[in-house]
Amino acid sequence: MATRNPQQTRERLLETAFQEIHAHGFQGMRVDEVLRLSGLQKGAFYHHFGSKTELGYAVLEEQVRPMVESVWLDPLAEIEDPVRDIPHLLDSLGERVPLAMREHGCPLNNLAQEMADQDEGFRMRIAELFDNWITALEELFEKAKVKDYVREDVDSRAVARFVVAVLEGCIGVFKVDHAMEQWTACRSQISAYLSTLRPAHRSP
Amino acid sequence: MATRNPQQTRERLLETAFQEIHAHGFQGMRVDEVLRLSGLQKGAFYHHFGSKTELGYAVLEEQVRPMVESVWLDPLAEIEDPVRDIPHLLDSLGERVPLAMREHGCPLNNLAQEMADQDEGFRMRIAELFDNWITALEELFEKAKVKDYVREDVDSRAVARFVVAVLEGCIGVFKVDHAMEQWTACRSQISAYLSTLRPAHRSP
DNA sequence: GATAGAACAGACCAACTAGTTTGTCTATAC
DNA sequence: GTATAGACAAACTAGTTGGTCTGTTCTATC
Repeated sequence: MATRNPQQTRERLLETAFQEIHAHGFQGMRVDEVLRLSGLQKGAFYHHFGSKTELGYAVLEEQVRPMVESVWLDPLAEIEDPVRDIPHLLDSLGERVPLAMREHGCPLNNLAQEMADQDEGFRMRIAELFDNWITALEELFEKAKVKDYVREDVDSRAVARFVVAVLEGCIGVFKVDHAMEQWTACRSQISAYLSTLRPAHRSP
Repeated sequence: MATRNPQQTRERLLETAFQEIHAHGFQGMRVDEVLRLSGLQKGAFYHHFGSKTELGYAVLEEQVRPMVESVWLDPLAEIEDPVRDIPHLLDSLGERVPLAMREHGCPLNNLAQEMADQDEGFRMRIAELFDNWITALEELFEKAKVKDYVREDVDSRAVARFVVAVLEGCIGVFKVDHAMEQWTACRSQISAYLSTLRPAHRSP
């Protein structure tokens, strides 16, 4: 930390806060602890962020959002047939996500369950992230219709909502259970579910 | 509150604490606020409970547990054909659960996501409740096999795990979204999923 | 190289929070 | 009736927490 670097200071605060929020929740995250871990002082913190809540918003926008995008959104670009490839995506998930995800669950879902009914600012931002995710899946299924991977009469948005719910729900139960069985069960059953979307004439 | 009644006092503390935990999470619940709302004093609280954490355990065992049982477990007793009746169960859910459930989500899942990785005592108790739920569903599908409502080769436990994950996930997304669409989507898609469990010779 | 504002350091504070202590009242057993 | 332990009331405490304030240092600009 030879010279001053406000951008890097801000980033350090954001990254440390993200880890602390992920580990203890937003309410459980302590400003003092973030400062201690990042080796900074109160002055730096309240220079870059107006309050603890504003830091939370910034973490959501600048840490959770790109994480959701890289883990859940970006991989969708390489999928052609969702019925076949979404289960594969889940298989590779273990290698693609950091270890903290397995212990503390999905940062987005954690914040959603903790803060959605506590703070409207959180709720709105979280809702947007969920909507981005759902919409991305929806578009995937719409494209799959064109290529006849999926029936024409499928409600793509309903399917997308369902898939998101399944994933968050499964991660949530896994957080309590820590049984690989929960994960494999989710994978096999979502595979069975997705096959219901196939056109009748197509082989499963 | 004319005369003394320790059982009633304890119950009052538990009920108030349950509401506060449901509304603000366990970490967000304040002992002082529970006392204020229940019209009691510190003496009463620490006479009945050793600490805030022990109160949390008691709420889980004596408030959340019976609530999970009455909402999710007991209705299963009346189900004969899960493929047909589980969607019906979801339809009637809106009438069967209190209003607070829609605003604050599922108390069990809230505590699970907040506390499972924070406190082993919470994690164990929550895991047991989830396991009871999963096992009850598992037995339902096993019985359905006998009556040929469900294929013999179905992995009942995997299906049960999946159903629980779907429900908690859907409630979780709904908590953020507040769109009835999320609920109807979940209902229609779980219906489609369950139909994959049917024996081949049986009409859907 | 003067200067103005940004980028901090660090002491300080008021409010809050779980938990303690001391004392009082009440029911019950004898 | 009296002893005893349970069931509280209420003041108190030590530690924590988010946030403020003052002052100092760096840095870009002219």
